Amino acid sequence: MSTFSAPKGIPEYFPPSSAAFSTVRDTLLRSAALAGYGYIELPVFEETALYARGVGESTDVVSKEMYTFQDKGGRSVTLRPEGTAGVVRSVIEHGLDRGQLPLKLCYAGPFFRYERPQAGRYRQLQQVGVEAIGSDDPALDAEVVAIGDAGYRAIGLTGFRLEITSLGDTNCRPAYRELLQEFLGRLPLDEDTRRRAEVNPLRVLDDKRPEMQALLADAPLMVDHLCDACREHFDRVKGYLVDLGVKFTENPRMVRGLDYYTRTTFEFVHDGLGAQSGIGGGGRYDGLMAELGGQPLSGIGYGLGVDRTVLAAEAEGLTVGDQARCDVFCVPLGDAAKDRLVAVAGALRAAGVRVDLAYGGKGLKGAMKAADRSGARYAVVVGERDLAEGAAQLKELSSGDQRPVPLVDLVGAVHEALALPTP
RNA sequence: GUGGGUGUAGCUCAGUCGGUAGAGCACUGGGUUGUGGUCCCAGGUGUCGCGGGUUCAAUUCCCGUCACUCACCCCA
Repeated sequence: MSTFSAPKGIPEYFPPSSAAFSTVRDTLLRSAALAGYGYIELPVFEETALYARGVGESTDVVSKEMYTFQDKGGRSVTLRPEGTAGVVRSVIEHGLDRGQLPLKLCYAGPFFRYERPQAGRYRQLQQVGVEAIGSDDPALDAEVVAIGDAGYRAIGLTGFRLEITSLGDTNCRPAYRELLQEFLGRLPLDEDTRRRAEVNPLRVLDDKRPEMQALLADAPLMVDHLCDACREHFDRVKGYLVDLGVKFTENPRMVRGLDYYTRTTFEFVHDGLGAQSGIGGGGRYDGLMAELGGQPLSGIGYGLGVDRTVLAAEAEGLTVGDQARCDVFCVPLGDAAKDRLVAVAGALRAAGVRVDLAYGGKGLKGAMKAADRSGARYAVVVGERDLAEGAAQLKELSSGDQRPVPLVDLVGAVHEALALPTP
């Protein structure tokens, strides 16, 4: 006999822990909405060439981590490994960049990378992202960073840090890249690292091995070789971050795995997670619109990992999301009471109250236990005796206080007891 | 792709120096003919990951395999 299991490396969220997941996602989205980012919902797969061109052939994401397959029409399609390329494609396709700029968009959903799973690394990962397209104003860079930071803080996280740097642009990065390659060429590198030095020399800089870090101590850094325009841009971004009260540290060796990044790049790092410590990251991509066939507009965005943010909240001991399934739990004693409470539950829900009821003819003890486990603040108990009097017993579960309420007034009484806004 | 660790009840795990297995949690009922969260009592489940080998006998020892997991790599 065989049973089914979820595909390898894919996390699933179900009650009660799913409350933390959805609350984290919604809170991160809310932070973006507060800055005027409009919601965009996009396909979870695109034609493969979009990622090859947009993200970069040389990246690990494209070269070995994509879920790529042929559809029945013989087209090569790929489950989205990240969000920016798809957003930019949609912006170009639908001419969203013809109106007021910057165009500000946010999204949430699953992304897919074929990697070996481990703590905090999944094959289906959930991100909340934003993209702001059509302005290279450094204040916009600061805004994007700040709403990411604000999103984490709204969840209650405090144990993370923000690292930023500038990767330069097409004006200054090629010269720096040569300088770095020249430097790396003089080092005794192993074969893998030497290959990386040729394909993407910047990535050699954040090698974790201590002996490599020692070798790289005197390596030239991009931030020391920025052109005047990039230098000024970076300085102004940092100035705005100070104005916004966002704390950050500079990490001149930070590297991003996607080729499109230019100038400002940043990462949110949490130390409570094990090896996969990045909970979110992003940056500028000033060449991407043109690369994908659109106007030569600049852009900046981020992707925040919902799964890892949930893990970070757990690591900090935070309780995120409403742990209660409902506000009121109905306990009927006998068939007549049950018939009445089924209707009462419907009326309460119509008034915006979350209600559950003891189904299946549970005994009183069992029904009260179910009420307790549901997390409800109140139980509504109705038996034959109450029915005869036209009353229900409204019991506050935390205190045990119970009082009779006329059945006809129950919706109003519950509404008042829960202090809900009047409809 | 490369290493290490672990597979026993729905969950978290104990255990058997080889004689087919247990505790807590959870669930259901009762103690309380109409009151939960504490307490007490009762109830049920396991192809001991899978396949092969050694043995009178394997969940235990050996080999293989698969799965999960952590780390490298890379990233959210």
